[in-house]
Amino acid sequence: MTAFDPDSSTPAYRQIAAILRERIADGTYPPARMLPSIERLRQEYGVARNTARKVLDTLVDEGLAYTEPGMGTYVMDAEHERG
Amino acid sequence: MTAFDPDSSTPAYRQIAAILRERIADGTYPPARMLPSIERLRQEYGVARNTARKVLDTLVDEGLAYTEPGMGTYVMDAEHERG
DNA sequence: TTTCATTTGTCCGTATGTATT
DNA sequence: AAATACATACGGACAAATGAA
Repeated sequence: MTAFDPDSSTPAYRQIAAILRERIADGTYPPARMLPSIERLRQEYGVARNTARKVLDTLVDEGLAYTEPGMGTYVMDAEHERG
Repeated sequence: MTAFDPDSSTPAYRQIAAILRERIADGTYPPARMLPSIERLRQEYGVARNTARKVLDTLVDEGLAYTEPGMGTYVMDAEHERG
């Protein structure tokens, strides 16, 4: 289990991304499940919008999630797999 | 030749990224050449630091460039090719 | 060693636009 | 129309890395 520590030398956005990555891997967030929104992450971890944003961007860049504008960011699934 | 138009519906960071992408492709910026710094892009296109930043991030994400912290962002070359 | 300038890294706050429900 | 959620962009601040003087 990974915990968030705002005083760690590891950047906040990487810590939070690691936590979500872990939950995707263990099935807490299964494929096609919507991940916490930017606003939700902001509230939960006390970070700025831009920081929460970067968390989701990171996961999308890694191919672990995809974004539907106006909808949310979801765990990657077979229907959205990218080549 | 692509020009930058701040009033275009195409986001500024994408327009500028397209310009740099073009210059990488045509050899204006050859492999291992340092790309314009964030500050340089800011001055040249009149955009905010974060916007200029996103331009370089985009090219790095695409594998067209790589960053050396404290040094600059360079055009991808054989020595830095990623698998 | 120290200092300085340059450049990237992270983070905050705010504003506005676009898309979907 | 309203609520939710992402997209873009501005501004500012401070830290860390590097290289040069």
